Amino acid sequence: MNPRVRFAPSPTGQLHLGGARTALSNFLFAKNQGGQFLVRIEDTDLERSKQEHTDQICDSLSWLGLNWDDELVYQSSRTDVYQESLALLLDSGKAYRCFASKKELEKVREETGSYQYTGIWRNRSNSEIEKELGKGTAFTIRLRTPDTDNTRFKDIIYGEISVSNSEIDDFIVARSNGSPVYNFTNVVDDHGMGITHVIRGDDHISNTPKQLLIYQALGWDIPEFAHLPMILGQDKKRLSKRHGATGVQTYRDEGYQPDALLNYLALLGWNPGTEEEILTLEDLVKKFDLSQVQKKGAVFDQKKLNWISGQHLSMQDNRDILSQARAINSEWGMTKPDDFCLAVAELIKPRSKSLVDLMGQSGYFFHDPSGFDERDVRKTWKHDTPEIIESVISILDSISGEKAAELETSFKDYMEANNLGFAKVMKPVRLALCGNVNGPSLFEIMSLLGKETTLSRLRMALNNF
RNA sequence: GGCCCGUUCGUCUAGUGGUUAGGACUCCAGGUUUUCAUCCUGGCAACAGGAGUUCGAUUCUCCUACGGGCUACCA
Repeated sequence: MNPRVRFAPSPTGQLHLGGARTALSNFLFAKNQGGQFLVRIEDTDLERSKQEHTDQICDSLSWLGLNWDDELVYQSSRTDVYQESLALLLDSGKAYRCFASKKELEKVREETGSYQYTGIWRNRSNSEIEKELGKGTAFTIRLRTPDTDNTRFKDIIYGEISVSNSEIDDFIVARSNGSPVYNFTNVVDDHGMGITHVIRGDDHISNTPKQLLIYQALGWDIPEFAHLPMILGQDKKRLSKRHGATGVQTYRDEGYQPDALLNYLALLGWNPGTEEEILTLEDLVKKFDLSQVQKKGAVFDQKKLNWISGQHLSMQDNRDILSQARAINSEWGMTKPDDFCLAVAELIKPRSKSLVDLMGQSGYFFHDPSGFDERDVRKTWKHDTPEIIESVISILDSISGEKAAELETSFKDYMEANNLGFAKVMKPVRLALCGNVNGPSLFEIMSLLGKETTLSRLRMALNNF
């Protein structure tokens, strides 16, 4: 049987890293097993659910390359199905109406000092129920849960988990306004969608026994479960807005790309069993194994993400880099031909952590430097520098070619002949050309910039300093 | 409070009843480089604590501590 899994976000915000990791695990498992990956929008909380969030989540998933099979399933469109199942439970006596008001329940809680429902309406006579129904009293529907034995399941990641049924009270499956609650819709939909493996965050471990009881009450087959550990912030608490950037969208805007982000996320709590760390989505699909996932939460480490991102970027095709960079900033490099931009990408990518980083480092290729740092100027522009720059200008003037290797030869000849150190010459040249004192090979830069621009910037520096 | 779960370098992790407890990121040092980054080499750094089982436990069991999650007419 081919597995069917689902990612079930609630559209109350953009897709965050934790959600992305859950989606990724589902995707990897499905594709690894030749199964299907579905997406269900859990929008039963009308207050907080917004279509724009759904759109944003789907955008993020698509951008990541986590494409889902079949149509999106919206819980809000399945109210009939829930009502049917609810009726089934009521008819079979597996669930019952509870007419206790919130106030009443609060009082009981205070008296017993426990949150557990005491079963006030568990065993009422038909006439009592009819009477309340006749009065039009609002009621919730509660599952009639067993008092004895344990409810247990074997989690693919955590192994055997068991909870005493005495710990589980007759919990609500439908609110007094008739709407079903999460634990219920979740089960009904997973069953209805033919989900074989429920892969979700471990914050749902405690919900699972309740859901198991619902499956049993409805007489349905129980899927397998795999609970993924949480992604944590530096403080070891579950990653949240408090920790800063947590949205996939933000990472996209900052120039991180899908393969890098996915690679890092996959490595949070899992490893391929080898010492390889740089993996494409395709690699991940091939190697992913749920049962090897770590049980403990993993702290999100921006530094390692940066490293992984840099590794991916270094290996990335320049054309791809150019188009991805323009997806972030459509203006980038538009003043120059594409070939020029590709050469820039080639030069800058090994020293970049993200596309934004790459674009930020490449400014001087596209426009003359401005706003020279006072300290850099003081440190590199000495009293005899103008003389050197004059010589450099005349050398460049006399050379016909613009190849980096030729330039290098000419410079070296000049420096040797005049007994000048490399730094003595190159540092001010770099300052004049780039506006700062570090970057890739100057010969490559001069070659790319071309003689005209190079000379004009050198002359400009001569006038300015 | 109750219940469930977890605990190997700062972080992500590998690993075994007997290992010099391995790798990666970060950090530090050296090398390469005109510079910075990359890259290469080297270094710092961990089995939460206590019992028990055992000839021997980081590894198995229990307890404690710490951390996390759930405990809603949220999802």
